[in-house]
Amino acid sequence: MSSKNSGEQNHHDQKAKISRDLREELIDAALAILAEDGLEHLSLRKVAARVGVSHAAPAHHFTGLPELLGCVCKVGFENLAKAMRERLDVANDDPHSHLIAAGEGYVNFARQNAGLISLMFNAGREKVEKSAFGGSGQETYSLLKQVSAPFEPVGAEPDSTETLIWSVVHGFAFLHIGGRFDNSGRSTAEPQIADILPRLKLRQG
Amino acid sequence: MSSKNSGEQNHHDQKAKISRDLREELIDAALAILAEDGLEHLSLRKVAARVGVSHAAPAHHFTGLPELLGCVCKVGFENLAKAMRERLDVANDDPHSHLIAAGEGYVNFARQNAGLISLMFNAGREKVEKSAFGGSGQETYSLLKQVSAPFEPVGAEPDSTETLIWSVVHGFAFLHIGGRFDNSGRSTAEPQIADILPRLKLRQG
DNA sequence: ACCACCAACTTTACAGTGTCAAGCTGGATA
DNA sequence: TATCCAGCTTGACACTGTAAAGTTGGTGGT
Repeated sequence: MSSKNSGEQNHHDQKAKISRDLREELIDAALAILAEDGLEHLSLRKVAARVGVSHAAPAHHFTGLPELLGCVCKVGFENLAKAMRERLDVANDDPHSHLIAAGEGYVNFARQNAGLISLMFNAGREKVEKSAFGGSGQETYSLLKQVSAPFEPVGAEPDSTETLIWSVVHGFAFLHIGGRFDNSGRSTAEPQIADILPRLKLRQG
Repeated sequence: MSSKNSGEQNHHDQKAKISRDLREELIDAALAILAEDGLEHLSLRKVAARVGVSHAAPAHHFTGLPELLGCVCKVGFENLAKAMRERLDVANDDPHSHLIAAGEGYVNFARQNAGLISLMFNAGREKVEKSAFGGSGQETYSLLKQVSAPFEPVGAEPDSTETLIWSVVHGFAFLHIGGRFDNSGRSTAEPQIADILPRLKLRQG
C-alpha cells in the first residue's frame, strides 16, 4: 500500500491524529487530567495512556515525572500571567482598578484551575522539577509588582508593598480553593477579593 | 518468667518500649517522618515500619491512609492553635500586640512544620480524610476571629476582617515556605509578618 | 543502492505504594 | 476449660515510577 506516490507533505504523522510533538501532547494530556480528575489522579502512566503511547514513552522526552510536572507548571504560570493580563486589559486605566483586576485574575485562575495552581505552588521539590519553570514564574511576580508600584509608600522597604498584596491575594485564593471559607461559623456571603483589597493601607488609592 | 506475681499495673505492654496505644504511636511516627523527611517520603508502610509492626497493622486502627493523615492533621491543628496561644500569652495586652502575636505564631509554626501544615491545608479530600479533624480546625479560626474582633469596622461585613487577616497571614506563610520570597528580583531583606500586618486598614489599631 | 546508525517507541522487569483477604495467637469471657 | 475475637502477620493484588533491553523505521554516509 504505502508505495512512493503519496508521502511528501506529511513525513511522520502516519496516525490519523494531528500528532504534534509527543512532548507537547504529554504536557497537554497532563493538564487535561489535572483539570478533569484532579492532582491525585495524575500519573505518568495515565498521561501516556491518554495520548496512546506506552508507559515508558515519556522517558524519552522528560528525565522523569518531576520534569514533566515542571513543564506543566511552566505553562500553568504562563496561563496565570495571561489570565491576569486579560483582566488588566479590560479594566479601567487607574492604579486601583489595575490592582483589583490583577487580584481577580489571580484568584479566578486559582479557582478555575485548582489542581494546577496547587501543583505550581504547593508541590515539593522532589515532586516537581522547578528548574523547568524557566522564567515563567517571574512573569506573574512582575505583573504583581507592576500593579503594586503606584501604591508604594515613600519610606517603605523596597518590596514590602508587593509582598503585602501578593500575600493577601495568594492567601485568599488558597483558603478559597481549600474550602476554608465555607466552614460553619461564618456569614453566608462568599467573600470577594475585590472587597478585601481596598482594606489595605495603600498610598493614595 | 511472666507468672502471676508481677502483672497487675501493666496489662499488655510486654515489649520493652513504653507501648501506648498503637494508634497514637502510628500518628506520632507519621508526624516524625513528616518533620524529618518531608511529605513526599511519608507512607503507610514506612510509618508501620518505624513503630516496628507489619505493614497491615495500621488497618486495624484506621480505615486507611486518608484517615491516618486526617488524625495527623488533627494534632497539627491542635499544635498550631497551641503555638498561637503561647505567643498570645507572652504578648502585651493590647489588640495590636495580640494580632501580631497570633500572626507570628501562625507563620512561625508554618515555617517550623512545613510538611505538616502543607498536609493540613493543601492536601486534597482523597488524600486526607478531613472528617477526622474534629473541631480542631475551628480552634485556629476562632483564635484568628478573636484577635480580629477589636478591629472590625462599624459597617463592615460580619467576617470580612478575619478574612482579610487570615488571608494575609496564610498567604505570607505559604509563600514563605514555598520559597517565593527568596527569588531573584527582590531586596535582600527577608520580609516579616510583623511588618506586613500594620499595613492593613484596621479600626483604631 | 546499500548499510550502518540512531532516535523513538515498546516490552519486560523491579522496587515501592495502599488495600484487601486469609491465618495466627494470646488474653478475656462464658 | 472451651470459646471467642481483637490485634497482628503473611500473602496477594493492582497500581505507581523508573531502568534496561529489544524493536523499528527513517536518515545520513559512502
